[in-house]
Amino acid sequence: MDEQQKEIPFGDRIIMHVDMNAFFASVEQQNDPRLRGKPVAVVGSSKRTIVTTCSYEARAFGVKTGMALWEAKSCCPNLILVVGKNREYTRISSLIMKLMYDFTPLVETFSIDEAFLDISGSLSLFGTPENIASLLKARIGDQFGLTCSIGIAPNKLLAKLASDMQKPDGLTVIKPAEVALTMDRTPIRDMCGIGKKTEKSLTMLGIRTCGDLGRFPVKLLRQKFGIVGEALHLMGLGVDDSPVVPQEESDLVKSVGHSMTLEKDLEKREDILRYLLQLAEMVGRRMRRYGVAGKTVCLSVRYADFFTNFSRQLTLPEYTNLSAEIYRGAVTLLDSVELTQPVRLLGVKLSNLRHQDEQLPLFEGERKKAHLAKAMDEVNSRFGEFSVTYGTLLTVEGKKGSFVISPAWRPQGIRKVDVE
DNA sequence: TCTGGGGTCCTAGGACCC
DNA sequence: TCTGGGGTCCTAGGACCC
Repeated sequence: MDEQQKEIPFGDRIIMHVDMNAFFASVEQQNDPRLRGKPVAVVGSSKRTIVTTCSYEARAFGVKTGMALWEAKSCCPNLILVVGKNREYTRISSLIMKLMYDFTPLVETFSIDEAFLDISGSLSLFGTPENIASLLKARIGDQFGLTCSIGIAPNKLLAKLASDMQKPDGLTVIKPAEVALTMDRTPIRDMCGIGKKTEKSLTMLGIRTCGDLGRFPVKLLRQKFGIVGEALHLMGLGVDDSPVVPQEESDLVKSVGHSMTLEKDLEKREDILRYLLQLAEMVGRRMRRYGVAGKTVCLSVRYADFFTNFSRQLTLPEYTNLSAEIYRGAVTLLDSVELTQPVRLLGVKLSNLRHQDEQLPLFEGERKKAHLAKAMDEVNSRFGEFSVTYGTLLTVEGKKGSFVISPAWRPQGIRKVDVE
């Protein structure tokens, strides 16, 4: 009897969710022993940045992700601010993901610090799910000095819920027989996919726990939320059939974009154009690195009042990944609106993507442009961001890692770099 | 002294085609 | 006389995630 229970503690599927604890801040503490045991917040480099991640020591003071710096400082005057090192986090992240492949080929990267593993087929090699979790935790701890929280459940939805239940360094298992009780005890907001707004709407229907949600008539949910109502019903029941999709099988990325909150709110068209050019260049470079081209350019704007956001999009006649064409699209969109306030944030995005044709463009002019872009990309990837770029972007104002560009904008537009 | 940046998915209306 | 219906593409906005 005991043996049988051990062998089949779950149904067909056993899914694990791994969530690195305070990932960025923990990496910083690991790399710099002086930060260990101290309240640390990882932040961006610009003046108007926010807390990206903070250490558990900082959380004890009430510091939270998303807080403005002044707010975080007022919670915790001794808070140590560290400017995030994205490359380092990406490097560690991919090494950790690599460890996971030792236990199953079915690893889905959910974000830089989270992954789902389908370990249904791994038990004969490694024993119980709990055993796999312990092994993985031990390896991550030994090799990187980092902790994670792990959830194990019959599906992704519940595995994610479970990993959230004990932090840091937790291990939580939800077996099929425990699902109903867990749903009754779980507030709807804890479920991945139910945010602030949905919580409010559901609360007005008298729904507070996932259990309530599961018992609520689907028909009414469907009336109020459409297709989402269907999904909500299943969430309430703890049902989720979605598979763990490994990287190799995942779809082509759907959009590539960059946005930036400006150091100062801008009003002048020429100032705004300077940033648009830079954003377009950043988007174009990544597109070319991915080997994709896109057709729809989207410009987003946030006004100084912070609450007014809008976007305009434009579908081009041809696919492109050239910065100059992305820029041109963004300028067209900018000129199609009348700005009524100073601008706080600008964003440029390219969507409607497809793999780039390997074949070189047909016309001589197009070929030259493609060659130029490629040469610039090569230099940039060898010597770092913006070593070579369009004329107007050349001057970077001191600060390392900041994207502030020179006020020396030449309205003539894009001056090409001489690569010959 | 105010509140980042990278994405995904869904909706709803309009244009246009058959 | 008073007007179908399905499909696709496009645009703008919103909810949600880390």
